[in-house]
Amino acid sequence: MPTKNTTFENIDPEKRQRIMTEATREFADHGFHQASVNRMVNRLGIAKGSLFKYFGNKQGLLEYVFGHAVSMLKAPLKQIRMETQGDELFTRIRRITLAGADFIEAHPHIYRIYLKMLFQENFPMREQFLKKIRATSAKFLHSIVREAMEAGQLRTDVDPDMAVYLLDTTVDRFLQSVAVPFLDGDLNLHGADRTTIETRLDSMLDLLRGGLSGTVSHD
Amino acid sequence: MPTKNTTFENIDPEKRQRIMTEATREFADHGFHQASVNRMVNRLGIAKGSLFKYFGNKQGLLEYVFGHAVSMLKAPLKQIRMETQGDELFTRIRRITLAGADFIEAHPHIYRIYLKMLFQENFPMREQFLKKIRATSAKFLHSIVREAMEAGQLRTDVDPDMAVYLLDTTVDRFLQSVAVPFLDGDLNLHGADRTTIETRLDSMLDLLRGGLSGTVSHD
Amino acid sequence: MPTKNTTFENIDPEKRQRIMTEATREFADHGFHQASVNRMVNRLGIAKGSLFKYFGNKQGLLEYVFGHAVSMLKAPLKQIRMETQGDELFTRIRRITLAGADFIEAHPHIYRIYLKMLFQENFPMREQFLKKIRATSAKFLHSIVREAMEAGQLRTDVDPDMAVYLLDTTVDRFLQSVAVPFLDGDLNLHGADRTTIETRLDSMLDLLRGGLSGTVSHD
Amino acid sequence: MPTKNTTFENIDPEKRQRIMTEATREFADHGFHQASVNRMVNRLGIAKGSLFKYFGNKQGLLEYVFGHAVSMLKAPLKQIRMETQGDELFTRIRRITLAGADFIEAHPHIYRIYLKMLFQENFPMREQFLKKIRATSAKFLHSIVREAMEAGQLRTDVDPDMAVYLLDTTVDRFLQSVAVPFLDGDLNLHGADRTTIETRLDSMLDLLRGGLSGTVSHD
DNA sequence: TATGAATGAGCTTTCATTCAT
DNA sequence: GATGAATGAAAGCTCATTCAT
Repeated sequence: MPTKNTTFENIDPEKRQRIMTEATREFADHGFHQASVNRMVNRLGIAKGSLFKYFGNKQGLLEYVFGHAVSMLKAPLKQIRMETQGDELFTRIRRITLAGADFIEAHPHIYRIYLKMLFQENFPMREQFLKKIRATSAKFLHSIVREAMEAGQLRTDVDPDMAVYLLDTTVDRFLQSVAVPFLDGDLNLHGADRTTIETRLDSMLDLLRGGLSGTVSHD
Repeated sequence: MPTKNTTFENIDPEKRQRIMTEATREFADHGFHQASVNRMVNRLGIAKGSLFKYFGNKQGLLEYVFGHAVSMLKAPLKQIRMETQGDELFTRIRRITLAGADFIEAHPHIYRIYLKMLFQENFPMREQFLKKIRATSAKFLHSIVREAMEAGQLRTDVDPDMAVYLLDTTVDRFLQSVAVPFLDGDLNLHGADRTTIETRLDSMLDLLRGGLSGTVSHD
Repeated sequence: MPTKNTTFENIDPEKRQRIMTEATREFADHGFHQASVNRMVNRLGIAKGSLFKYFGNKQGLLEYVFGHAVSMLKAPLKQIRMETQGDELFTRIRRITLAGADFIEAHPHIYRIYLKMLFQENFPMREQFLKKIRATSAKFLHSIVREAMEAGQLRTDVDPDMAVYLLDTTVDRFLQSVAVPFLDGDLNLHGADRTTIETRLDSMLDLLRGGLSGTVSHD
Repeated sequence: MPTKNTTFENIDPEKRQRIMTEATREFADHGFHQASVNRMVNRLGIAKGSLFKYFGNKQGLLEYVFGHAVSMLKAPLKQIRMETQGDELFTRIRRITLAGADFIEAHPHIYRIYLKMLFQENFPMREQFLKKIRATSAKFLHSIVREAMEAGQLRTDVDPDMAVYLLDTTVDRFLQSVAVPFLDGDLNLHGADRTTIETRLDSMLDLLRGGLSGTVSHD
C-alpha cells in the first residue's frame, strides 16, 4: 500500500497519473538499479527535485508504484472469488487465469515488474513484496482446492499441497507464456488474441483435469 | 559456443578457468548492466586491460560466458537422450528433470544467468540466445512426444504441441522451484535434498500422466 | 541586534521562540552552509515559505539569530561589570569567567555558533560579528586592567596590551576547555561540575597572579 | 599515516604533490562537508574519477591529507625535543612555540584544517585525529614539565597537570593568534613578522615564568 | 602481451529559493 | 500572512572503455 505521502497526494491528479504510468514503465523496462530517475523526469518534463520530494528516494518511488499495483489487483481478484463461489474447480481456475490475462493486457508493465522482481535477487524489498504476493495467491488456491475436495471434485489420494502447486504452476506459467516471448513453445500464446488464449487454456485444463480428478489407468 | 578468441585461448588454462568462473558468478549475481567489470578484475587480481583484450568489451565477455555454458549443457543432454532411448515417456521426462536439477546444483550460476536473461528484455543477445535454447529444448521434447505417441503411450486426441508445452512448462517450473525461493509453494522444493525432490517430482508426474495418458473420466 | 523585521515580530511569541531555538540549534550543530532550512522547517512543522518571508534568506535568519544571541549576552555582562566595581583584578576575572561558564551551560548553542564562526572563514558576516564581539571584550578587559594598574594591583613594567591579551587568552581558552572536548588536557574540565570548575579556575588564576602582579601568594 | 594506496603512490610525484597541495587547501578553506571535489578536480585539471580511484571517497582523501600532515609534523618536533634536551623549561617552550609558528607559516593550510576539525563536531575522523594529536602534545609537555620539576625550575606546590594545561593553553592560543585574525587583541600577532612574534612571545613567557616558577625576573 | 592510470558521462540525492494560491 | 509545490544547479560517486608504457 502507498506510503503516507502528502505532497504527492496533493498534486494535480492528472499529473499524478502521468508520473505513476511513467515510473511503472521505467521499472518494468529496466528493473530497479538500471531504471533512471533522470530518464523519468526528462520524459515527464518535471524537475528532478520534485520526484524526490514526493517519494524520498528511488526506492520510495518503487514502493509507491508497487503499492499502487497491488491495490489495483485486489478488487478484480476479490470479485472473481465471489462470483465463482460454488463453481466447479476448473471453472474457477479458468476464470482466474483469464482475469490474469486481462490484467496483464491492461497493465503489462505491472506484470513485468513482478517478473523482474522474481528473478533479480537484489531488487529492493523483494522478499517482503514476493512473500506478500505469493501468500495471497497460495491462500486463495488452497481455499478453492479445499472446497473442491469437499465437493468431491478431486481424487481423494491427491496431496492438497501438490494440487495447489500444480495449479499455481500451470496458471503462472500460462500467464508468463502470454506475456513473455520464448516461453510459449509452438502454441503462440505470446501476444495472442483472446479466442486463441481461451482455446489453448481449455485444452490445457482438460489435460490437467484428467490427472487431478479422473480415474487413473495405472491404479 | 565460444567466440573465436585467440588471445584468451592461449593463456594459462587455470587462469582461464578462474576468469570464466568469476565472470559467470558476476553475471549470475547482477545480470548484465549491473555486473561490474571493476569488481571482476579486482576479485581476479588481473589487469582491467587484459579482460578487454580478451573479449573486446563487456558484451563480448558475456557472449563467451554464454557459449561456454551452452557447451557444458550439450554433453549431458545428449547422453540422456541416448540412454533413455525406448523408455516410457514419463520415465524419460523424469530423467531429464533430475538431470536438470543436478546441473543446476553443479552450476547454479549458469542457470541464474538464464533466468535473468528470460525476464530482462535489455539483456544483450537475449533474442539469439533464448531462441537457440528454446529451440533445442522444443526439438528434444517434440521428438520424445512423437516417439511416445507412436508407442501408444499418449491419448490419441491430445494435440502434440499442447503436450510438449505442458511437459516443458512442468519441467521448467519445477526446476525454477528448486532454484528460486517463492516459487515452490508449500512443497519446499527450494534448496531441498535429492530424496525430497524425487518424491515431489514423482507425485507431480503421476498427476500429469493421468491427464496425458490415462482414461479420462468425462469422456 | 535584530534586523528590523515586522512580519516576524508580529507572529505568536511562542512560535517566535520555537523558531529561534530551532534555528540556533541548527546553526550550532552544522555551521552556516551545512545548516539545512529544510530540516528546520520540518522539525518546526511550519511552512518553508514562512521562514523566507520572515528573514529573506538563510543569511538573514543567521543574522537575526546572532543579534538575538548578542542581546542575551549584554545584560549579564553589564551587571557583572557593575557588581564587581572596585574589586581586585583577579576577583573580577574570576567572576567574569564563571559567568561565562554559566552562560555556556545555559545557552550552549550560542557559544558553539561563536566558535564555529571563529574558525570558519566563509561564515557570512563573520568579520562584522567578530569585530564587534572582540571589541566589546577587549574594551571591557582594558578598562579593568587600567583600573587595576591605577590601584597598584599590577607590576608597573607590564605592557597593558600584553596583560589584556594574556587575561583574554586564559579566560577564553578556559571556557573552550569547559565547552569543547580535547582542549582540557588532564584537568577534565569538559562537562565538569561547578565545583571542579571553580577549583581549577582558582589554581590557574593563582599562577597567573604570580606573573602579572609580582607576588606569589603561596610562598 | 597514509592509507595503503598503490594507484596514488604510483603516479608522477609532481602531480601527486599538486593534488596534495590542492586538496589541503580545499579542506583548509571549506572544512570537510563544504569542500568540493568538483572544485578540486577542476582546478587540478584532472578527471573526477581519478581522485576517487586514488582515495576511494572524499573521506579517504581527507584521511590521506591528514596522514600526510602528521608525517610532516613529526620530524621537526622530534628534532626540537632532542636539541633542547637539558635546556631550561621556558627556553624549550619558546623554541617549540617558534617552531610552531614557522610550521604554520610554511604550511598554513594544515593548521587551518586542524582548527576546523577542533570546532566542527561532524568532521569525519575527528575523535581519532584529535585524540592522537592531543595525546602527542600532552605527552611531550608532560615530559618537559617533569624534567623541569626535577631540575627545580618550577614551584614545588604547582600541580603538574595544571602546569601542562597552562603551558599548552598559552602556546596553543599564541599560535592561533598568529594564524587567525580577531584572536590577537592589540598585539597584532596575526600575520606579524618574525621579530614582532619573538618579542611578544618573550614578554608573555616572562609573565608566565613569574607565576610558575615563583621568581619574577624583572623585579 | 599485459598493465593500470586516465577519462567523463552518468548516476542518485540535496538544497536554498521562488511564487501562485 | 501563510502555504507548500516546483525548480535546477551542484554535490559525491561509479563505470566501461582507452591507450601509453
